[in-house]
Amino acid sequence: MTKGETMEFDSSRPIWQQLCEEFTRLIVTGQWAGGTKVPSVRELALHYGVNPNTVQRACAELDREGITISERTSGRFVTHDSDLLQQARKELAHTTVIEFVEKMKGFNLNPATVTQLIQNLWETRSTDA
Amino acid sequence: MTKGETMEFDSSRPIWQQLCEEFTRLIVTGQWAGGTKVPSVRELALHYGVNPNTVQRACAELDREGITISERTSGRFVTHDSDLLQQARKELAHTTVIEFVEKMKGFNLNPATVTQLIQNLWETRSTDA
Amino acid sequence: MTKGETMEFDSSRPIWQQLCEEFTRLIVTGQWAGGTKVPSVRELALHYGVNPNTVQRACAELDREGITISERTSGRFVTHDSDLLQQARKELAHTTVIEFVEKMKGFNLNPATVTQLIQNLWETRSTDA
Amino acid sequence: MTKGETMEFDSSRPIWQQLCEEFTRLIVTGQWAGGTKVPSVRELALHYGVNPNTVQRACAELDREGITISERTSGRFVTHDSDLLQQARKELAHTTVIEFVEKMKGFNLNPATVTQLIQNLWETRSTDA
DNA sequence: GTGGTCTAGACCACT
DNA sequence: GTGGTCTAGACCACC
Repeated sequence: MTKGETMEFDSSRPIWQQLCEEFTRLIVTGQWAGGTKVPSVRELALHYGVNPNTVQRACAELDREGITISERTSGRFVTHDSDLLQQARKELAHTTVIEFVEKMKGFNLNPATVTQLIQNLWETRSTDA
Repeated sequence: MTKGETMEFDSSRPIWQQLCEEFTRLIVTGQWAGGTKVPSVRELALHYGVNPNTVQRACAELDREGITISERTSGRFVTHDSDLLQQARKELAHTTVIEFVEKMKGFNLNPATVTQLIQNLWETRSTDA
Repeated sequence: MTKGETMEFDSSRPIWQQLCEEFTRLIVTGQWAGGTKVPSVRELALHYGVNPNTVQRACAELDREGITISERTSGRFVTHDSDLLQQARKELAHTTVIEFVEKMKGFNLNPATVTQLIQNLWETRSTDA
Repeated sequence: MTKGETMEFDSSRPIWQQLCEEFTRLIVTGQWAGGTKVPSVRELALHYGVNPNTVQRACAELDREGITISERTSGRFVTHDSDLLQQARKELAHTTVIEFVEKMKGFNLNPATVTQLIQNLWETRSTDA
């Protein structure tokens, strides 16, 4: 359980879908590492302040995608299949980049400028940290 | 008034602050063009489903920053000062890029890959649109 | 009638006294010049939003001091006696300076600094104007 | 809370602005010393006979200027930054002197006379006190 | 108890 | 109609 604050849900979309994205995010960013155990449905439901059924539905979706595997007795685990994780990561990155590009277009910035900005900020904050 | 749906507010931060950001976004993206009249406090309050005082507070902040100018009787206007607008746009872009870079780092992507992704998506969606 | 806005009265002191000071101020600053006619009690009462009796009492006090002279048929006039006006001016200046000195002491400033400040501002604003 | 009587507000200007000036005055004159706790919003509201929100608005402005610092749970404190306090004091003194100079000009007095008056009164009242 | 936020509703000045 | 101000009263988070 890494987040201290309860998450904000967008009321216009199903909560289970948003949980799905949240869990995927935690997995592809390595906060839920490959092969490790996922918190129990009950724990997750408590933490996010939602009904266990809602969490269950999200987890089932992840199982369906193969990103997690539910083992009846010992719990649910993140897959070891690094290709699959890699793919999920790419998908999420793709979506994120699309959103970002749209925003940048809204600012009337061109790709070259944006690229330059990214280079600078990446360096700066890396050396800062 | 371009949005048909009411905005979602993050309950963890003051609404007036989020309105500030929203208005700034509308201005720097040119949806509220320089020199044009901003919707009245009452209209905005109605549209976003908040109290006029809350809108007023946000608008006062924009006034303070010089991005808008309030004329007592005729309404509130976006500044003509394009330098100021330019600066605000840069600030917002900067913040957006920082957020984006942090996300990409979370995905363990390197600048080159990200840049490549952006190039591809920018082209694709440009020809799409 | 030189002031466009109605005056603010300090509720802790009699209004007629405050009117007295106001009229004296107008006379010693030359806004009501020596020898000229003072507005009628009725006009003054209307302008300051007070009862004519209150204005009358203030005017009577000025008459008593000799600063104004009431001529039954033609109205009330500011005295021609420049010595008297000079004296009134000095009194008012004296009071004003006392208040000012107290404030400056509150700021922990010494006379030399204050004098210097005055010299600078006097020059500056004279050449500005 | 040093004043026993409630303050008089000039109805032509916002109360929160006048409170701002009052508080600044109390701070720069050392009645609210650097680093000490400022009375609570509720106390101030009670004392000045205004709504807590109005006091809050004034205090927020002082926070914004850095003259005070608000700590969520323990209260609001005057900054320790003596440079900032010094600067605020200079600003207020400057404004006060400008007002004074304008009045003196209205009395047709010259700088030399005014300076002389100040010297005399300063000495007199110092030995009095 | 502290500061902070938000709402509802009123009033004002200006045109 | 506009923006601006003020009040009254409520709620929250923090400790």
